[in-house]
Amino acid sequence: MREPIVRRQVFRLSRERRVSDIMEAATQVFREKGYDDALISDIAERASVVEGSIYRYFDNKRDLFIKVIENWYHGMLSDYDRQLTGISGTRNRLRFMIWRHLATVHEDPALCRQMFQIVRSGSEYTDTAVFELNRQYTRRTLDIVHEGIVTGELRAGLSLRLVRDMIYGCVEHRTWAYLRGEGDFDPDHVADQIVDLVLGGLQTPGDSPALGAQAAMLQRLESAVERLERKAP
Amino acid sequence: MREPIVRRQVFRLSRERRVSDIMEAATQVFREKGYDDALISDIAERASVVEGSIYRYFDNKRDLFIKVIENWYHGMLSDYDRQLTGISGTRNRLRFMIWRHLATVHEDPALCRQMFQIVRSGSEYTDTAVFELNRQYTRRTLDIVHEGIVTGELRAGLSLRLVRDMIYGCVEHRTWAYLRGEGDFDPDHVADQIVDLVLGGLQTPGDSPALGAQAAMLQRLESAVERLERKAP
Amino acid sequence: MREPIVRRQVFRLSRERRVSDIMEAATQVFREKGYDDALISDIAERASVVEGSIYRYFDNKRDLFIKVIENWYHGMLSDYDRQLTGISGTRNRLRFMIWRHLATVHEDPALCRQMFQIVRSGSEYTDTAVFELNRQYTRRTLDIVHEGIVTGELRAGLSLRLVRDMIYGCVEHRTWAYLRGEGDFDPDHVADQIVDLVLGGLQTPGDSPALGAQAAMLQRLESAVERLERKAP
Amino acid sequence: MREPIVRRQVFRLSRERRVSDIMEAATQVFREKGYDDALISDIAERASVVEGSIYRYFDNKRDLFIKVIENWYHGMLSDYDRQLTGISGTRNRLRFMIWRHLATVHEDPALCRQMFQIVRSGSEYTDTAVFELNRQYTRRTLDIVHEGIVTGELRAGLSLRLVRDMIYGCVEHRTWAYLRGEGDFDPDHVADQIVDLVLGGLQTPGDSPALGAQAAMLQRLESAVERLERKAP
DNA sequence: GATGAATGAGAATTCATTCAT
DNA sequence: GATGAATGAATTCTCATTCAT
Repeated sequence: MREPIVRRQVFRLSRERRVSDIMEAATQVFREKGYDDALISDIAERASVVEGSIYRYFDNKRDLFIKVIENWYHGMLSDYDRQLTGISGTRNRLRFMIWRHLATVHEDPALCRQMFQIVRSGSEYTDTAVFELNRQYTRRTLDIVHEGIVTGELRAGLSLRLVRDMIYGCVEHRTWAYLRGEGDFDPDHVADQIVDLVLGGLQTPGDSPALGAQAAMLQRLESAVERLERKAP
Repeated sequence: MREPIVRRQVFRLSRERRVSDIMEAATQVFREKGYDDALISDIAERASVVEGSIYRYFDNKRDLFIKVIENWYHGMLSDYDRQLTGISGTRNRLRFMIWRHLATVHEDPALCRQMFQIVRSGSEYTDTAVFELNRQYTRRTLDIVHEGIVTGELRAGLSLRLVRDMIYGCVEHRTWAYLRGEGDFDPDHVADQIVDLVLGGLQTPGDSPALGAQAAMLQRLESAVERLERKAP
Repeated sequence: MREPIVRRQVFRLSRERRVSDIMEAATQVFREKGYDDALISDIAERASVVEGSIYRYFDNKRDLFIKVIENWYHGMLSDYDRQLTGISGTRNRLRFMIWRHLATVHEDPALCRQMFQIVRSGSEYTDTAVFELNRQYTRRTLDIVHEGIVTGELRAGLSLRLVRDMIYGCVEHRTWAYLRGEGDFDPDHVADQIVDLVLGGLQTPGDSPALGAQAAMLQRLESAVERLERKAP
Repeated sequence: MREPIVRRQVFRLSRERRVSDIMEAATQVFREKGYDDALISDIAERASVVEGSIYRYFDNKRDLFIKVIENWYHGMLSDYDRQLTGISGTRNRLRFMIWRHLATVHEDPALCRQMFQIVRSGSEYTDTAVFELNRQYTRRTLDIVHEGIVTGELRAGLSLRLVRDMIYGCVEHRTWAYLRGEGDFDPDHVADQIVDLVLGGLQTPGDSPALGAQAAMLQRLESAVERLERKAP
């Protein structure tokens, strides 16, 4: 049987207040240490509770982490919707999405990094909760591209998923150095670059490869076909 | 009770052989379990050595992991250079790089996944070693883009780094589901899509659709011929 | 996250009602989980009170458990006395005791099992309270055997305690499989077997009950059959 | 990465020696404290190893416990077979079995007690290992009874299982007080009593077998009538 | 009288790394 | 050079009980 012990001064707070205190402390610690190196004891101390109290409100460390991430997502998502309504034009709207994502990374790189790691790790638990939020998060981008195609501003025949992967993948890779704590970047500038690249593509604009290039290509094709014919049975 | 490890017959193998046995075992275990869950004891058992022996050849677990990754990269890099020499044309060469990357992911998703996680995690030690290899790995892509710009096939004023980030980021995102063990993808098909998107961009092409369409057709033809040649006996 | 317990409507119930609610909830939980795995919070929830309230009525978890067991015993004991008065003859009375015990086990194996464990564990506190009840519970059996010896139906020179231990020990062992949730048994059949064995012993019968006893038995049978005939439709 | 720390003096022993040291220490601690209150740290200290070393040889606390019990059983079983060969006659052999069991309890009551608790608790793990040993342990008794029936010394028509349950149940109940640390008992005396009771039964021995059969019939009749009366409306 | 937030000591388990043999 | 026994620090999670509100 557990013996009663002298206790430290007990401060009673409302459930809501305690939960938010713990979440805030946890956010900090996870941000600074990452999931594995974050200690419950550390979080407890910052939240001014004993470790056991955390378990009154959260099932376990993982649960707490997921809640922190969810909370963070919710903040972002509401922000998106609010701001997006004031922007029109496919290019503008797309740029906003990219810029917002870049700005988020810029504002809280440490937490973003943890998030990318976790969402990628894909443990079953994550799938359900955070995954769905991530889907919601990127859905807006898909919608904008879709509308762009409908209005004729964007060309048809594109895989929407691929466009999304390209945009978010590009942002993620472009910001890895910063996420790792090296260097800096300017969300505005990078957003412009990405929009330009993703809309315009790599190829020399106008119409087509230069006519000269086309001719060279034709010649190559001709000789290749010859080679193939010789090889064919 | 934990089984006593039957005292092995002591084989004296050459240092090279021992190292490669351990590396092979380690590759398997890291692939299956990931870095954290991989046990030195497990690796030792599969390599038919005792734990202590591993420390004769490798400084520590991390060092062993780095070596494994390096080894894997070297295999890929040499493959690249060998094959790339036989391919001409910016589009073709770019497509090959993308296709090769996709194919690598397709062939060994588990190891790729560990790799992405680690490269992202960015502990300083890892950074230096694996990072440099990664740089080499992607350098070829940068070179191709650069040449394309020089020949005028690709438009100038692009950030080469950003192009690279877009390509690799896109591949990585596009294949996450597969890396997580869900679904499948066709490297050939996805490579076509990515090349198309990254070269052509999202926007509806500028002026003459007809010429653009012709050019696109030519490019597709060229790619097809290239593939035929590679597959031909 | 752990669900916040919705603030209950505060009902003011009589002390008796509260206590019996808690006892009932506790009985269920102890039955299902066993002492150690039973949670005060679980009991509180089922009783629709908060944990603290339980401590207003019970000193601690152990005390609550003891009360539950006592309560259960009391129910059984009163039942015994009521029914035993209608039964005459050493064999019949003995058989009833055994049958009743078997039937109790059959009816509520889970609680019986906890009980056996606890009575056996013998922490001092438990000893006093539950032990005394157990003594009362088995005393009736001792009395019957004693009477049997007095009337000459049972042979003298027996250790009454040993007879009791044999009967209850036999029942307990015979029913362990069932208590563990494996298989089933028929109280009627097993009671017959046990009575037969404990009365007749293992040895090939030299002889038989005294003739006087047989005569008495015949008389009882005759009157019983008369009674039955009167009751028959 | 784990930092190397100054170590205490390391004594290297053979696997066998270490295992037996740990087992011995564990046996003591489990005996004194019982399973739950036994601490791994305590066992480690007595075995002069650090806690971690125990986990090199045993999967977990439960595994260690099971091994301790198994080891103990093995000692008893070999003893049985050795001694039983020198004893003839059903009564003598049966008495030996009972006496041996009583003596075992008498010699190491604390460990016996833990054992009874565990075998009764019937967690799946236990079932397989300890259960089988228990079966072997009691099998000898069943065999003796069976032989007695074959030779005509014991009456037929008995449930062997029930006989076994009666014997072991009786011993267990008879010795509970001692197991709990209260009082004492004399294995010789109690063995005599139990053999007498279980062989001779409670009933006063009669004379003529024919009459005995009649009496048994009468008793069964009486029981049947009793039941009818209870069930009658 | 009821509530339920807060307590806090504890204990099992893991495994990379070392180094006596 | 190989072996594998031994190390030991570090961390999560539990839950009966208390007591401020």
